Amino acid sequence: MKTKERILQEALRQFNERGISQVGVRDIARSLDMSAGNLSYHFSRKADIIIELLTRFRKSNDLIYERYFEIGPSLSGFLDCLREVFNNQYEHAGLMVGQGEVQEIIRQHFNYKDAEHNRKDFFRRIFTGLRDSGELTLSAADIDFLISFISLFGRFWMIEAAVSFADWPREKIIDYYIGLIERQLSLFKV
Amino acid sequence: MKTKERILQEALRQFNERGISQVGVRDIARSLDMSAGNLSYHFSRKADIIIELLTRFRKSNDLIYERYFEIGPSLSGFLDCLREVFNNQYEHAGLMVGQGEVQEIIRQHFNYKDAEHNRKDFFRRIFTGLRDSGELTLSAADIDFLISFISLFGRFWMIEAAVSFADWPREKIIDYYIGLIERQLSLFKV
DNA sequence: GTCTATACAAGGATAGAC
DNA sequence: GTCTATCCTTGTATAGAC
Repeated sequence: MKTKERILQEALRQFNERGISQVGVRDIARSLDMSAGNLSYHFSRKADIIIELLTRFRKSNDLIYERYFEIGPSLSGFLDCLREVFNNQYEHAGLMVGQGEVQEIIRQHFNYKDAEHNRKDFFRRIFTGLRDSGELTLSAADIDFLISFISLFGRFWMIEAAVSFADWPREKIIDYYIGLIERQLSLFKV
Repeated sequence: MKTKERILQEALRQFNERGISQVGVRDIARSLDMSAGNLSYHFSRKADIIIELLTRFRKSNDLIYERYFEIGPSLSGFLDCLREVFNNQYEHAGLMVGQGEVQEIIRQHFNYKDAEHNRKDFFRRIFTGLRDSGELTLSAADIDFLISFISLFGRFWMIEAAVSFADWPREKIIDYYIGLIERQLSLFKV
């Protein structure tokens, strides 16, 4: 594998395990048997590693949502899609839990407004589809509410889980949060 | 004012303004026209400042909830109480938004399980009261769901707001989130 | 008890040899 | 592409003046 890939892989592994702030560039370099200077040849700043990991993570999430639209609207399909996204988030836990440090990087290197708008647009299309297909009864205000609900849940369930359910296995944690969202949506079932 | 109080006040001000990770002990000392060494006489570690701020913050939040119980259960009373808590959280935004760094301190210096259990217990008493008073129709599963819902919302709305609604005035932000919770609870109105 | 000055370690970043 | 050496910032600790 190319050195760059090995660095990314090892960095993500350690970020997930100990948290971004606890992992130094020297730690990553040492685990890969290379010098810190060499690592900085490939990624001149620690932030660059995080930026690359974030970019790939976002892309993989968008792909999951797009696949949902190809299949067509259904509540169970949406929950399956969400479960896939949650699993993907879980595999990038280090990036999501390290809010404080990561947020600053996102602010500087990504157009957050755009990304957020896209995400909310995804959800709007999904909920509108579920209304039109007749699976859910949703007023315009209900849709706005559900978008707000799921935006916040989808962004922070991992952080809560990392603290409150640290001893739960992954499957159980994801079941719990998907279950909450399922219950929320079921309040609007026809 | 005692030096210790001045340090806490200035630290919180800068944490709120720039985020915990961006504020060094030297920054705080400089703003107060004192040496870094003097600051470290009063608080030997940066974490000690955060611990003291967190302790006071928690105590003030608990007081707000306890006042609610003295008045007696009512949906509007609960929302007023929540608005007060949210305002208090807003005034301690730095502590809430800096998750990554703060979480490690909480893990080490507070009994998180206990605190969380207490908070969920607060909410259970509140929702049970609203059910018994006849304002809401809630099954046992509904109550569990609402506790999960409000635990996550109450913990993370500030972080989302700091990123997504950074340009909104405080009043508007809090109205938005209180409104979401109000809408959620209204789904269970008799 | 309060404060200044200073030293040290750890981590991110960079320059330059090979 | 890889390494060594070095710098700078930040948290932390302490000796010593008042």
